[in-house]
Amino acid sequence: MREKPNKTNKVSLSEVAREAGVSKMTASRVLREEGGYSEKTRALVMQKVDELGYLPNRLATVFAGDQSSTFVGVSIPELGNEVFAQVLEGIDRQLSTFGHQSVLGLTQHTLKDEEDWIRTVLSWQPAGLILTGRYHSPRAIEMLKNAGIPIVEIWDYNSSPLDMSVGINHFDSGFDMGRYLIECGYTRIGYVGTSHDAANAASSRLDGFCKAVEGGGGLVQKQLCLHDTATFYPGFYGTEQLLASQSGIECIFYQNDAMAFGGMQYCTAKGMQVPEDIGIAGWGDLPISAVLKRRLTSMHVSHLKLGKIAAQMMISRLSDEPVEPVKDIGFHLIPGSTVRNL
Amino acid sequence: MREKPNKTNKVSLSEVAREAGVSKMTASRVLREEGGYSEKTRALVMQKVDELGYLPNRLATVFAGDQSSTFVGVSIPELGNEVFAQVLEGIDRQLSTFGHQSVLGLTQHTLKDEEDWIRTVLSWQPAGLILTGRYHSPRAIEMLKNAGIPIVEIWDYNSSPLDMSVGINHFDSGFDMGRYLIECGYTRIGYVGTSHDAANAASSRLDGFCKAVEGGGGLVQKQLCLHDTATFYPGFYGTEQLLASQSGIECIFYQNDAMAFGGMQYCTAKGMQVPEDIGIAGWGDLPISAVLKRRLTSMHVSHLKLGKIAAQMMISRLSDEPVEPVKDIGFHLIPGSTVRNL
DNA sequence: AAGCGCTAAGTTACCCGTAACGTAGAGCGT
DNA sequence: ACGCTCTACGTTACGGGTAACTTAGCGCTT
Repeated sequence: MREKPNKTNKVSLSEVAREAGVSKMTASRVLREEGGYSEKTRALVMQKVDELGYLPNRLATVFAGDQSSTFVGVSIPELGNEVFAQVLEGIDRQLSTFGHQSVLGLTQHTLKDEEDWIRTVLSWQPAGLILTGRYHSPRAIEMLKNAGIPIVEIWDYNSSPLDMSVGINHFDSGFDMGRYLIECGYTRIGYVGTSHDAANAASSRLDGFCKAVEGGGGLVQKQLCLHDTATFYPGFYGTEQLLASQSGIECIFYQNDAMAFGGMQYCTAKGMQVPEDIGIAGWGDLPISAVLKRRLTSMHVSHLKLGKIAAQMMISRLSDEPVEPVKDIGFHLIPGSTVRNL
Repeated sequence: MREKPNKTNKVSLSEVAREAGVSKMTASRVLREEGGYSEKTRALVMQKVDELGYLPNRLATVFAGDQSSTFVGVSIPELGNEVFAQVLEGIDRQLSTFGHQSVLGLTQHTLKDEEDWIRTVLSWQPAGLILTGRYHSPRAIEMLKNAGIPIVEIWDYNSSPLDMSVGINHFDSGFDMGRYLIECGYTRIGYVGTSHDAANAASSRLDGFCKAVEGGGGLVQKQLCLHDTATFYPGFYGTEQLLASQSGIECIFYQNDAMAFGGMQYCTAKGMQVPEDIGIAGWGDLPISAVLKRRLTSMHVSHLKLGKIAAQMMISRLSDEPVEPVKDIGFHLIPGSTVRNL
């Protein structure tokens, strides 16, 4: 089925028109059901379309009309993290319902990757962009402003977005978790996470967490696994390192649930009881966490909903409907049973 | 930052050329570093590019050159299933390394959705397509053949693909699991899955599974959760329904690990011991399964690798390098400890 | 001084649709 | 029979780049 790569072998509208014995314009009108043609002509054109297997070239359409495309660029840090996979699913389901397509960019939490991706995706004249995170490089911001297309920043709640934003306040969610652990009576508390840009939602959570814990008379010992992904195994080894370097840790808060699971496995493998000997708290409330006999103490966010709302904001803006530009979808604490209950 | 939507406010190459006092063609040559211009001219053009914030319009390039774009359409059934999220991550990482972008299509396991998505994405002149599954609607196949672009079918091993294919033999993987359970001494075996198209990898697994079990003197009782996703809760309720309608079930094989976790939770909640009272087997070997005290009996597939190889095949074909068109990446059984060990 | 080759440009045509405008012929009223 | 309106088309220009071709000007040879 491979054809010569040099010249297009695609069937064009002109060919359809020629075969049908009409002008390009008439064929175009028929295909767009614009009216201004007889039933006989319509049937003839459609017959040739079928016979030749004509597929419209949307590139040319966009090009002709000075329109933008139906693409929406979507940047997501990673998909190994279930949370972001769900956000993307929510976005794409909603976008595709309205005839848009997601152009994916995995930006790995780095502003440089994001900038490069933005440059590339903008060159395809997307209808809009959905970006994870509120921080962007200066050049990226410049390009985004010049692009003149709708932009939704998701994940971090952002009261002064470039254009629109939907997310949660990560600082607050960290703060609430910190306060909860203090209320549970913990004071010597560990944190295990990965080390990325400071311009990162997880960093905000940690900041909020530390503020609450230290404000409550506690102490946070941090263990950051450098250059690693926020998954199960780093949680395991990060916990090992934390407990080896620090004694007296009563409870550990993890960057996310996957890491918390890893940490919990380390603790139980070492004969520690959760929560009797050590408390474990995650973030994100993965659906799978309900499997465990003990429900993981965590923070719940509706990831799918987050994605859907982001896409809906995009679609509304593209349809020139009024849009509330900033939305906080909130979170709630799952007490679980992996921390000691007062 | 919203601008008038009617006329493009984008900076075009002509504007850059005019500002720089050269022709479009010269500016084009400078930007493509094609040579044939003086250093003075180059510097002048680049300065204006910077000043005006010019971003090339790749749509026009593709259009002009009868080339295909750098887009690669990627159809994935769903992202809620971690397995597919990982496949997509593998694909996109590899594609983006070589300057390509993924255009996502969530086709929800239905051929109709896939067909519609193929039609749309082909109209954007993609460089190639990566499709999950070996079954496509007749019209989809027709379009794919006419498109004249590289196509990689993934997930199902497929010895006579449309173009290229990488995956595993799902029938065999089901068969191996069936034989293993028979070897473990089970004969009254349940299956819990969802009901989709028969044209589905999970169906092949079930077929292979039944063949092995029935060939080994066992009996398979199926419980298909209609119109539901293959996740945790359907696994839970499917198990409830199966055990209510059938007695004497000794072991249950699930469509995937997530459903198996749901089933296991149901069983333990009802006071059954795993594997003493009932055996549980999943498929896919989710990383998270290592969290459980008992490793889930499952079937391991390297999802990330699958995606990477698919993308690599695409890239090689696009670079006119020779490509082995069919690849089986295999699987291996994780005995685990959720089935009775002989 | 004519001829040649080279560099650094410019010019033209084209890709595939669509907007805007032009027109032939039918139908109709007077 | 004339003008008018309306339908059903056709014609032209255009969008942002690029391939292919052309050209101006310079240095060098003979």
